[in-house]
Amino acid sequence: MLSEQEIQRREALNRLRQLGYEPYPASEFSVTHTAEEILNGFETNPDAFQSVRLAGRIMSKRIMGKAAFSDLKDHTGRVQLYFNRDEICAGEDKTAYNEVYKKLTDIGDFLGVQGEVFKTRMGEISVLVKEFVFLSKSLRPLPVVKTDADGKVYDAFTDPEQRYRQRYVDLIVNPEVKNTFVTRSQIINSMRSVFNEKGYLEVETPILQPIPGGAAARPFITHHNALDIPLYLRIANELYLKRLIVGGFDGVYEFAKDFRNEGMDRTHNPEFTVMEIYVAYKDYRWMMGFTEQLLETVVKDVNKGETKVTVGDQVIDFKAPFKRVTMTDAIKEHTGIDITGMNEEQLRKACQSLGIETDETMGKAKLIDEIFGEKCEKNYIQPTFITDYPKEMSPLCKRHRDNPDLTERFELMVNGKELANAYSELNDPIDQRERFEEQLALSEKGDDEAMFIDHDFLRALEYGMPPAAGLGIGIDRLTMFLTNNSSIQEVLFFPQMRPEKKPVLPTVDDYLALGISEAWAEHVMKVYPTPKAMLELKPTQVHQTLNGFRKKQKLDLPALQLEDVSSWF
RNA sequence: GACUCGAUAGCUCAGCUGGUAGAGCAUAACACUUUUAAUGUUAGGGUCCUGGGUUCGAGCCCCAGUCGAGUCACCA
Repeated sequence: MLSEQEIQRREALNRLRQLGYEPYPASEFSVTHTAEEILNGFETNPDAFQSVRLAGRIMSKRIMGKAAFSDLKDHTGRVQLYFNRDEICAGEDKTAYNEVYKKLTDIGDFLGVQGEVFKTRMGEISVLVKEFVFLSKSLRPLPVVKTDADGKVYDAFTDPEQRYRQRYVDLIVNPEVKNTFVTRSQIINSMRSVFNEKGYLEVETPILQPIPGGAAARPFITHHNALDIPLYLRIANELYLKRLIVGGFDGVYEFAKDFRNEGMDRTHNPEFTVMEIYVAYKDYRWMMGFTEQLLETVVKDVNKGETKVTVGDQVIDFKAPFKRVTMTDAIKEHTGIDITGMNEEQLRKACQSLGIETDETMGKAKLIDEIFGEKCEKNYIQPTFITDYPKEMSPLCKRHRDNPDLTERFELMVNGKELANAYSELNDPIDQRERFEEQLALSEKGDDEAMFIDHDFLRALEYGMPPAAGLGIGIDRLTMFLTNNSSIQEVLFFPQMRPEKKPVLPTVDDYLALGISEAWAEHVMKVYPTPKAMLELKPTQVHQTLNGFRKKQKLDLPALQLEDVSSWF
């Protein structure tokens, strides 16, 4: 069902064609200026704007008799158009103004205009339109958001569901939304140029993987028909990037979409973007320095040279160097408990004393992780490196040079959340095999996120991988920080949503499908709004009701026979 | 998964004890030659998310469901 406004727009479309205006022309419309160029350049050099051509979407109309104003929005901003009847219609025929502009042009239509820039009595730089053409007619009304002189916004399009489901509408009417995505793109560009300057190589690795490795998470499963094998959407790309280090690259990085089949909320989307980088002959200490420099550079690039960023009610300073705290010290500081040397049983007790729920499937690593996640994580607002994680939590990470129970790992915590994760990569193939086997044991214990054993990865390590440092940064989270958004949905163009369910209204075809004649179908539909409503009744009753309807409405149709009606059931 | 809140016109939202469904913007018509949330007059526009129940009568009350938001849990 079309709404009244949609019908009117379709009628306007037909009328335009009647008048010889093509609403969807094929040819290019060449543009000489953007809205931004006009607004910025006119004051200093008015002569350069005697004749301009620009294109964009009509966002408002204000008509006053023979004169009218519209806002035209292009990719750079909005500029006001001034339509004057006698400027547009040189001769006697005033159709172009009176009908085409005033009646047939709607908010949302794309127009191309040619005209002259001037300043109105109110002092607004505007384009006096001499000619205009349709570039694309809009058939659905846009939400109209208005802003008054004080910057107060009226009738904002704010419903998150509609904004995410119809991001295109969100982008049209909520200009600040665009900035978030521009920043996101700048973040990635800035990182990429840091890496490229160092000579590291941007690479691509498989998204469809026979063994989903490199992280602890549940994967999505799919199936390859020709090979008749299951394939998994990657949960990480770590093992592939390390194979490339084995292959002899000095530094490789990838901006990777990963997929995890887990819950969704305002910080988790089933697909998300991670930047991972691996650099040969480095360790995690070098990587800490590299990470803080990288982030300081990125933040300055997108934040006008400033290192301070406002996130909610916090101000976070990304100026290097960042604080460094070992995980053991962090737990000691926030719980008073020293977990050094504790076994699984002792850790379980420690959890109980802290009021943390545990279960039998949890190994040492999970228990420690629980304590940290529950009691410590939220305290690190300013960028802080948490270092030296227990071995069991980090099956791909090299043992700590000073303590074999720990690993050379750090996570960067910002605003109480993990932003980055890095290791001195484990390159001892025998140790790596043992770690995988421990994971297998965990998996048998019921941990459905424990890692699979990737034999090809082990084979690669057996050929020899140089020592290397690896780093992963959550691009979505970083973007959330740098655009001051508290939900991941705001930094993804198209966040995952439950499918839209359209109420399925019965059509005439549904009635025809039952074998009802074409002549009768539309009338049956009036009596029984759904086929189901009819089929629940007895054929005899339906037969009588319909013939009664025929008589009452004086339908020029032969009366129904009971056999006809029965055949529908 | 638990709890709380929400779903009414194209958009943002009202809706009295349960008694003919409202406003602003948008739309249509008329007026108006520099407006800017343009203005003035008039008009049209609704399966009140879905399905049941209570009732003479449900947008409102009750039950179930769908979708969304928030909080928590889960999830590196």
